[in-house]
Amino acid sequence: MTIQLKDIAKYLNVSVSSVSKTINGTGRVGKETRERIMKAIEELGYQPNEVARSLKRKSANSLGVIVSDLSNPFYSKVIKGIESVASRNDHHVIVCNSNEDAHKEEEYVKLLMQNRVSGLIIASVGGNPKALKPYIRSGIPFVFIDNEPRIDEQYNLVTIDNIKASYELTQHLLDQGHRHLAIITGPLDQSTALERKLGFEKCLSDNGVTMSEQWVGSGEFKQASGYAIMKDWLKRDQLPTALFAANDFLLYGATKALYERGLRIPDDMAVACFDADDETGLIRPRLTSVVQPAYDIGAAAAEMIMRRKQEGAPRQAERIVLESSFRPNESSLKGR
Amino acid sequence: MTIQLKDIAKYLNVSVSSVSKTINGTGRVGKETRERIMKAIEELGYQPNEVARSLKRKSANSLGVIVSDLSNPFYSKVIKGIESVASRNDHHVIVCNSNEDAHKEEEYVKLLMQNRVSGLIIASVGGNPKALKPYIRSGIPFVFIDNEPRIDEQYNLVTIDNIKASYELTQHLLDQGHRHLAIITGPLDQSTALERKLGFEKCLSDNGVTMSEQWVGSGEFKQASGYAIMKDWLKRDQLPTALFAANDFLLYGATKALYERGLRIPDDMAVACFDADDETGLIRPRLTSVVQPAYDIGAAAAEMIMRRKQEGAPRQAERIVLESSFRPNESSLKGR
DNA sequence: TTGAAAGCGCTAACAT
DNA sequence: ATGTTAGCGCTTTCAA
Repeated sequence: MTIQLKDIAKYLNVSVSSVSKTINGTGRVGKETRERIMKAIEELGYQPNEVARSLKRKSANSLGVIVSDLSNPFYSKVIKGIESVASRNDHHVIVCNSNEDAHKEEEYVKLLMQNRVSGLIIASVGGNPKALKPYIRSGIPFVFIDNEPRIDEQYNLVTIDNIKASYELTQHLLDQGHRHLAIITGPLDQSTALERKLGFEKCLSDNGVTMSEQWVGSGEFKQASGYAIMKDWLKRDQLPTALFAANDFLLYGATKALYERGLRIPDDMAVACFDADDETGLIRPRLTSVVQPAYDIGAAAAEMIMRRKQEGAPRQAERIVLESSFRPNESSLKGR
Repeated sequence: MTIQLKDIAKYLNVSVSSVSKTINGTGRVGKETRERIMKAIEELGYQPNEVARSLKRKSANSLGVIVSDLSNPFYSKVIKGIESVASRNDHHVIVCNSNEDAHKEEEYVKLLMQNRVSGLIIASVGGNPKALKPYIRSGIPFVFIDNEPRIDEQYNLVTIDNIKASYELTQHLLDQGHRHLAIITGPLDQSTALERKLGFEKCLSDNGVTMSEQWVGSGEFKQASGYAIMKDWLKRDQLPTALFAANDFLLYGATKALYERGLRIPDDMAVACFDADDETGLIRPRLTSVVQPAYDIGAAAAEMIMRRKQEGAPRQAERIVLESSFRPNESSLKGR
């Protein structure tokens, strides 16, 4: 039997409330009793039951996180950022993996709400945005990261400026002399995928380069999609001279197809993408990429929740746009 | 105000217990009332309070996980495995990041215990193993992964056979003709670091090759350590012809030092390590590595907990040893 | 079949 | 300064 408040109260012939007070440092407790209580807690190895506390408090000291792919380094860094802020605020983090499955995502939102988390950070895959509305309305702070939900509801958001970053990346490709550009992006119902495509288009258009629809691919944000799309393109007579992939996985898939065909990078095709943050230092050629401040995104989202929790009053929806960094690398680019 | 059991009971003029029963599918409830209740639940959008349930049940439907580095792909895969099993069993996962800090690890163990998790999976950094004993005794199932704790207590464990895998890797190096081998391993108070070193030593000894202490390095399982150690070695007159790194981070750090010095792999030094599982397909040279079944380790650990929870009776400690896979790659090896 | 009521372990308002 | 007690929202025994 695990020991609880009343046990240590009985043990010392004091009231449970005195014990509770000394534990929480609230209310008045005589110095001497306080000390006896402290000692007894230590001796008996008392561990407060956080579940009971949460029930009383009507909020668990926890943050819920839903990401679409737990093994994606981008998201692990996001979570690391969240965890760090949460820990500093005596909260813990419940991590859920939707696996790009909108239905699972919904299930998890429900689960987290039922567990009365203090807030919820979600990289939505946006299958059925309306489904989230009732939850958002419930008052528990929601913070979206990465993707914007397609709803009219007010929502908090932490992201980067995808259009701008994409524009910049594309411009760099053009500056290298490339005129035949291809893009492989993610699901177009996800704002990241769409916006990266938009930035690409806009840049081409601003530079008077025509974008040919035949070189626009869209799939899931996964290797398999990048691979399949490039595999398909390789059947054609001509190839673009440069590829823009909307995330690193898509690029890895595409390069796999290229390599299998015996083509080389950047000689046969230059490449650039989002999210390729080489931790190993061994990726060759070195990649040109837009890198998001993943850790900071997570930290900012968590802080947003902590702030709202403290303030109590559910004020207006916030929107934080962080700076991404552009890392050009000649070895993956080589102009035309 | 969020709606609760008694609200829907009042709404229908039935008792809370009837509502509770239909929700849980326990006890007898008339078919008609059941249906009315179901309908009302739907209509009013009732969300059961899991905190209250957990309090009553005396156990939260959650698994606690403590890893030493959340952004290490090995651990994200472990967590993914845990999450998958947990989700299938209607549990959620609380993720904690000890950051290789034994003190933080202890804090988190306490936190998770206080939150009455159903079980706890921990990649211990093993700073102060005795500190965990009281918790292990508490009855909540503990499962260690990766590192074995240095305690006499009974504990559950899921790992690979590090000595054997290490032996195999070393043998391969020898088979390529290498005779001057160096090893960089992790903190020797961690069983993984120690065992990988032991397998290395044993293999050399079995092959009549002498291991020179001067080529044995030990640091944290981080890039910085690998870098620092190799940097130091580079000051010497001679270098080994092959390097064995006890994990991928150590290797990346070491190669960084080698590259800075203008040395090449495998020409100037062959390399091999644990945990280098290239998801990108772009790492060059392709690495020779022992790869652990990270996802399966997580899944097995989670299943162990679920099993114990179901059975109730805390039976004897279990130990599961999974198979690692050895992935040789000529391009990082080239014999002498 | 249905309902009343006793807790789960804790906090906080209130009384002493 | 200390103690008593009414809940937090739910499950579950026990009676009706």
